[in-house]
Amino acid sequence: MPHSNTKSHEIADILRTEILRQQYRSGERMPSERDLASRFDASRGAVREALSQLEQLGLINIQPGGARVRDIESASIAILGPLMVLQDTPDPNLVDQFLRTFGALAATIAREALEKATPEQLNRMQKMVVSLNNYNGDSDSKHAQWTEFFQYLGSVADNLVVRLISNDLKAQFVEQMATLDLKVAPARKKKNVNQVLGMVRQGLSGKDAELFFSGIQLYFDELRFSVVEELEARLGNYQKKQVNKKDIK
Amino acid sequence: MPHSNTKSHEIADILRTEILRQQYRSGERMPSERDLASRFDASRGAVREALSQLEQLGLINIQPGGARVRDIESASIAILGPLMVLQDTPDPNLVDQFLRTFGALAATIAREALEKATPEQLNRMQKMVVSLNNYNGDSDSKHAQWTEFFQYLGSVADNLVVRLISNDLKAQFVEQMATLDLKVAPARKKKNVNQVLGMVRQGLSGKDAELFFSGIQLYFDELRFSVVEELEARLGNYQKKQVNKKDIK
DNA sequence: CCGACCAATATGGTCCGACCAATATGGTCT
DNA sequence: AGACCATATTGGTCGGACCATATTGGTCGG
Repeated sequence: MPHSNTKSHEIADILRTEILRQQYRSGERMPSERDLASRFDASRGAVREALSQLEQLGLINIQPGGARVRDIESASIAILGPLMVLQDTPDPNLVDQFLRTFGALAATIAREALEKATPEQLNRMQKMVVSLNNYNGDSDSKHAQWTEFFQYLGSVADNLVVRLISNDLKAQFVEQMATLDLKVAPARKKKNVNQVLGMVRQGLSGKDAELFFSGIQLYFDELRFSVVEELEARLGNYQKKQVNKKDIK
Repeated sequence: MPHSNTKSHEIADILRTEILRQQYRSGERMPSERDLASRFDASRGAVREALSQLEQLGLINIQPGGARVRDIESASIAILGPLMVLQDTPDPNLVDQFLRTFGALAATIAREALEKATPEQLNRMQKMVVSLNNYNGDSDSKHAQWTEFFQYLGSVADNLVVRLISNDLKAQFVEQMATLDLKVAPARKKKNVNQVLGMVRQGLSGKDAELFFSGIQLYFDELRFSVVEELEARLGNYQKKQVNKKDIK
């Protein structure tokens, strides 16, 4: 829980949500610190700390004369979590992009892990995959096993960059995913699951990094398809919110 | 550019660097706000704003009783830029991880772009690749062409998640890469470059997302090999002159 | 009517001093 | 040695104040 119960964080949370909801036009000035202090019944110091956090998120530019709202596209990833939980049902398009990205990172980690793995580590990976192959438990435990597998791959690969990215990505999102969409995953065709497991197993046994890589990638593709499908069904409409912003900076 | 000349930002910069240099042991308390204010000849308010930024970066935990330094592994990606420029020559291992990650994201973008591309966009991509194939200019213009190509792919894919990540990754790093290591890229064997271009071209013409994907991936693998090789060579030379540099780990 | 110039105002940046609640510290007691 | 407690320390917040700069709005001259 990022909530620290401090007033400045509460103010930052509220303002962040308002900005993400586009309640302030991009480029326009935000209310002055004194006005905000008055609105939240707080001191200027507390408001300034809140604005300082928003600036760190890349949401606003603070300058003498007024703080201006930046384009969301130029913000930091740290806003992704809050952005996902704006609505009760996340935007399928955003979830699609998220899972593409997360899958790509996971596959990279897998490749790197396979390259660096010692024989002992390789052995443990294979055991974990075998455990995944056994259709023993419910979907929850299955998901837990996969998570454990990925965590182990991450520890073997030891890629700081991906770890840092994951810190921001997983934060508020994966949990929500777990509570919302886990039920969807097992609904996928068993054939595809077996294909994934086969590629992963063969990739491991043969130390074929490319095959292993493709297997993990396929896993996330399958997950992505099912999750997005389910989300769109929940939203009930086939509206594809294509935000037509085609600007090259 | 990110420098705002404000005192709180200066303080934050200094403290951030000190934390990244491990001058404060993880888990230990930082100096009190009053002490820091005294040290920087600033007010508590300015120091608090600085600490608030560091907290947003995931570098410290602020609690009544004292602010504690967190483990760097649990920080935000936003520290990657500052982390790379700590030494004049970046850590090759970190650069390797960075290029792995960046390449994975670029390849994903490429795949997504190819999936979503309209015939016109596809046509333009092919033209850009043809332009890349012509060995007309120096390495700088070559790099600029590749950058332009990736930017276009990004605009076609329109993946907000990757865009946000790139904001944090590119920030202070790519520039440094460009100034430091660009000369390395063309030194790679021409055969590999041709192979990359061939895969990209065929992937585009045949709308083969996997081939296109692999081509981009290969491009970054080649780039990674050459850059890391060069960096390690430089470090080898550098260590001959300065021996008093003792790093952690 | 319009543009350039200028003064009044608003805003952020910083500082000081103060108070409170939560935490950490160090000593005491068992 | 461990549990317990009083005190000092620390962060969280407040209010007021001053400065330099940016914005605003009006004035003046063309």
